[in-house]
Amino acid sequence: MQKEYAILKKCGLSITTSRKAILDVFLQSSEALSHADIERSTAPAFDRVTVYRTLQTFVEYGIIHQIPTTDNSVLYALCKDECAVGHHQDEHIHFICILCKKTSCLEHVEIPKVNLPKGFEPVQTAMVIKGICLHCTD
Amino acid sequence: MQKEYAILKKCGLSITTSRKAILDVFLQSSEALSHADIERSTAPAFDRVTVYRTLQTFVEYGIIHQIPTTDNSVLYALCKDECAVGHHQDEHIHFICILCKKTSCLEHVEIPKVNLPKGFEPVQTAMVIKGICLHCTD
DNA sequence: GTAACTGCAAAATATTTGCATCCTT
DNA sequence: AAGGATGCAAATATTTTGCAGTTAC
Repeated sequence: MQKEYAILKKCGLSITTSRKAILDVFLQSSEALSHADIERSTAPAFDRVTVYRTLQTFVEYGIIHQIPTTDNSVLYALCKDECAVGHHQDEHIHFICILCKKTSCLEHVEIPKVNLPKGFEPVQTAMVIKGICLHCTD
Repeated sequence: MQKEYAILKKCGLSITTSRKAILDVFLQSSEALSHADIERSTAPAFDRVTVYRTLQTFVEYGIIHQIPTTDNSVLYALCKDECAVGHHQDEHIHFICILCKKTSCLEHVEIPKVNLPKGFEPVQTAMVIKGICLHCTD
């Protein structure tokens, strides 16, 4: 699997076992992941602190982005190629299924522009929709 | 101040010192508040546990709603009158100012409808915009 | 008077920091 | 070899739970 290698290389990050493994978890997953998910998904497990630091680094370098939630948790998902250090292009909709609880990125649905009142200048927009996902509407 | 009284009464909740005080904090504030904000804003301070439980009750009864954030925190803000038990009508935009860090509800800006891919059924939509607010664009 | 609410203590969870060691380049 | 990354230990911070005493109705 060379994709992890390419991504880390591109960012100028050193290629380490934990970074490759954690990145691999994201590449394998179609849904957004929490810190706990990631801790659980690697074998052997990495130190909790390493997971924290790795996720933080990935966010900084635009490899993953954070998804806002209303419970006290943060979810992470892979960014698309256009993301870079300090510049996240994650203006897509996040969908949280109320049945299967999975959160996924709807990459291809654009966020509509809204007319803000005079004086407000938007910089980044996030949209989170709760509902029933593709796999649960049978 | 009788407004707190009316709100609690309407929900069938008992009128207690802490509930009135915490509700008052929300009524006085134009921005969204965190658990820590509330703990700080009442004098004398209530037990941390009481604040947790009060916020939870208020959310359940539709008095306040939660605002999703990308850091590990949850913000709360007052709901409008249409909210009730199990039914939040908080489909308005939340604005986080990147300068003054304050989060506020843009009550009068409606969230545009989006066309989801076939199979996805929306139930609730949240929209959070980061940018520069009214007071910081001088 | 009874049911519900609060505060305290403590447990369980989650996050951060410092430092010595190990790995990548 | 040098700088950065990891793992361990421990400090902090956050959230939850149980229970006894208190308050609202």
